[in-house]
Amino acid sequence: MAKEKPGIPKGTRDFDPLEISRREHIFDTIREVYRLHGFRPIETPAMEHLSTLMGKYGEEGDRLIFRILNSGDFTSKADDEDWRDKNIARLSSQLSEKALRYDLTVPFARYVVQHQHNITFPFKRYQMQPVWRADRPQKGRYREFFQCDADVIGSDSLANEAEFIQIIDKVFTQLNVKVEILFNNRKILAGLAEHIGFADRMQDITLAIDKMDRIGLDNVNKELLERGLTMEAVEKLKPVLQLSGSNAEKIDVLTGMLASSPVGMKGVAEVREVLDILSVTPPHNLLKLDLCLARGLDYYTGAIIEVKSQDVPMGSICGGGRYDDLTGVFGLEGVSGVGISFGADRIYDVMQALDRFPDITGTFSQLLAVNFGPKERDYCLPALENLRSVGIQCEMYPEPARVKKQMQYADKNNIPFVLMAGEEEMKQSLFSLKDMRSGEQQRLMLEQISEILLKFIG
RNA sequence: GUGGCUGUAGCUCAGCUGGUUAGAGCACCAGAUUGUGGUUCUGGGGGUCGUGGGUUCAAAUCCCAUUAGCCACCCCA
Repeated sequence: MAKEKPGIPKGTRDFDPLEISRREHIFDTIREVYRLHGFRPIETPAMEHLSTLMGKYGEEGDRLIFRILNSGDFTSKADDEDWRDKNIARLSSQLSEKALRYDLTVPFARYVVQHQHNITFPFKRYQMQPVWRADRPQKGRYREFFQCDADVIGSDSLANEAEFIQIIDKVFTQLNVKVEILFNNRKILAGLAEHIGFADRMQDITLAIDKMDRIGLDNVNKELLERGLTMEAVEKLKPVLQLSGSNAEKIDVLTGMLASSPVGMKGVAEVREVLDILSVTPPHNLLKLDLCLARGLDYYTGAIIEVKSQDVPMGSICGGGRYDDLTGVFGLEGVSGVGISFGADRIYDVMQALDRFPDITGTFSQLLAVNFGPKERDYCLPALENLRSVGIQCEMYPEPARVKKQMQYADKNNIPFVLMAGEEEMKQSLFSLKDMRSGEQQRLMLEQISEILLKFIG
């Protein structure tokens, strides 16, 4: 019988202990900052009702949702005609009622509406869980990846927007990754669409200008024309796309340009206020008003934020924005929310490229006791329990293998200290402690060993 | 969904225009070193060359199909 070849679906990955420790470094940093700002954790199921997710992410999004085939005799529920005609669109909704979540924001909106009576608004929640997209994988794109979201729902205050920018700044500063925080406002984009006489074509306009940094002005203009704008409108938009200078200068230009558009002016005022609030606690990273920033997700209505590495081309490593009525479709009107999402997997790739991960020596085990036999083992085991009681991670090699082999085990597992006790040590009620990094070894009392290890942990 | 590239040992790859028993580095195992790792030296195991078919006296090598992975577009974390 042929052996089955081991493998996992494309776009998914296994993580070894080294990778896990690095990923946890990222998760811990983000979680810590969220908690410092008063956010509370929730979790939601990996799967949602298909209807909860459909239609929330645009046409492209619907296509990328992973559907779960119904269990049991699902074929009998399908319409015979649709089956015969191979009407995939209709059949799929009959064969599948559940889907893997596509992001954490929509499930959160569902959660808020479903649990509204137990929630105190404004509700600040964070959530760090995997999401799935049936995208074709490539560099920095996976089919299963982690998002680390935080949202404030039930508050219109622009202080929230400012706080999120501050959080982003803090997280990347702590991770030692230089970033560019780009922000914009959908209301400004709406105002611009009005300004050039195509208020109803905002979607087309934003999708095109969002590509500015990738395909350049000429191609953006070409695409705008293809999407049905007039030459005159494109010309009118051009100076905005090329607008450079400081955030304040851009705001000045916009104030003049959008004077006749109430929506546009609202957007400009919002941007100004966010910057005002932030001036009290200025970010360390670059904060740039980018009028070409649009973001694809349908539900954003106000501020939009996107973060890119300054050193590694990786696309967006964090994104977010304000959505005024995401809970509306689930039956709770008039509740505005704003939030961000860190893409942990891409942040990992950026940090990997920059070699910014801390050394993992001692992460999983700080001390290995060499096993010389039953008598020596029994001499060491209480000592290990003693070390564990003060928080030192330690282990005994499970069998009396050759010392060489046990030392190799310590070395390969990045265990910084080895404990040895044979006849001599036992006679003196001591232990030999070897520092694997320096190779030095000395006979010590358990208390001294405990001290050295605690000092190592810091 | 569209396009391009690649499948040879556990990993990274070499193998020229088809020609005997398919190689290297790393990793793994053993020994030099029976209370000492990481360095060094010596030896060893491991591949039906992704799969199926075709061309040929002869295929890892050429052709077709299929499958898997990677990269780009679209879109996004």
